[in-house]
Amino acid sequence: MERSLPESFPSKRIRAIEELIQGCQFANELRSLLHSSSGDDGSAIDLVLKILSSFANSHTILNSDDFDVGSQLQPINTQYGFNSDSSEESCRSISKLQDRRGRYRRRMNSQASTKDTATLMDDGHAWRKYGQKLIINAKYPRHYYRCTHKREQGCQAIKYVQRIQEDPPKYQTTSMGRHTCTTFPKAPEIIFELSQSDSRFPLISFDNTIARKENSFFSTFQSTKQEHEEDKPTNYEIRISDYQAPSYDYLMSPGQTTFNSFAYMTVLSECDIRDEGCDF
DNA sequence: TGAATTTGACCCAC
DNA sequence: GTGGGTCAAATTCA
Repeated sequence: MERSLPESFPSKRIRAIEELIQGCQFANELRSLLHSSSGDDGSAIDLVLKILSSFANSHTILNSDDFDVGSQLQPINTQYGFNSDSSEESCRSISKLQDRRGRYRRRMNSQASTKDTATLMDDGHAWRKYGQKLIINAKYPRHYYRCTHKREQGCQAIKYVQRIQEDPPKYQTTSMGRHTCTTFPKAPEIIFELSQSDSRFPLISFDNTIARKENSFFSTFQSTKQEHEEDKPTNYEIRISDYQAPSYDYLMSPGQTTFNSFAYMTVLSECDIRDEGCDF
């Protein structure tokens, strides 16, 4: 049985809990990285577990005054656990505590990043649309997406996509929150062709079986649930022939006219692209 | 039939 | 009070 926060729960406290949740998720990410990289860095993993324990302690203290979470939270050392298997569950427990059905929390957009692109492009993650809204003084509606893995993995990543220009088409994508999910989807088949509209920019089509709906220019952008978690590639090296993802089109830079015939390519995550200043 | 999308209502920051 | 972000029931799709 889930508990929810009382109406009177102070918003600052809720924010503090949110921060704890995020920190908790980051620590879990770090733990996963440590596990996958060195494989035997016990002291570093111990440190991560201590961090997780601090989050748990802070959370309990925050709740101790006017909200009895004792019935839900067990004693710190057992509830949040000092073993690697239970730490992710610990974060989820905290998330559940502040997840409130029928009541949403508006995010601060201080960490939002906005990109204007000529095409709608895949960032490698699975998104689920949760809303659409007409915006004042905007010609086109804004589309709201959250990570498909929000529920099962508590991933907080969301993005808003809005067409801002008709001809040439221009889309504005605002991303908020980091992906804390561990799922990396497969890529689609790649069909390489010249763009009819501009031969200087070869068009790469990521084709698959997802039908494009008529009268919906966002249809090719909407992701469907990805269910290939167990065989996700490492180091983002993805075999093209195995790629299965929604259909997207990309434009290549002028001069880049052919693919290496090897059926491998390295795909940069959105973060990598941003870090390297690559601007689509 | 389960999952994704649509859409109207609700809620909150400004 | 208003605009925009989110929720969730209804609808659509595969």
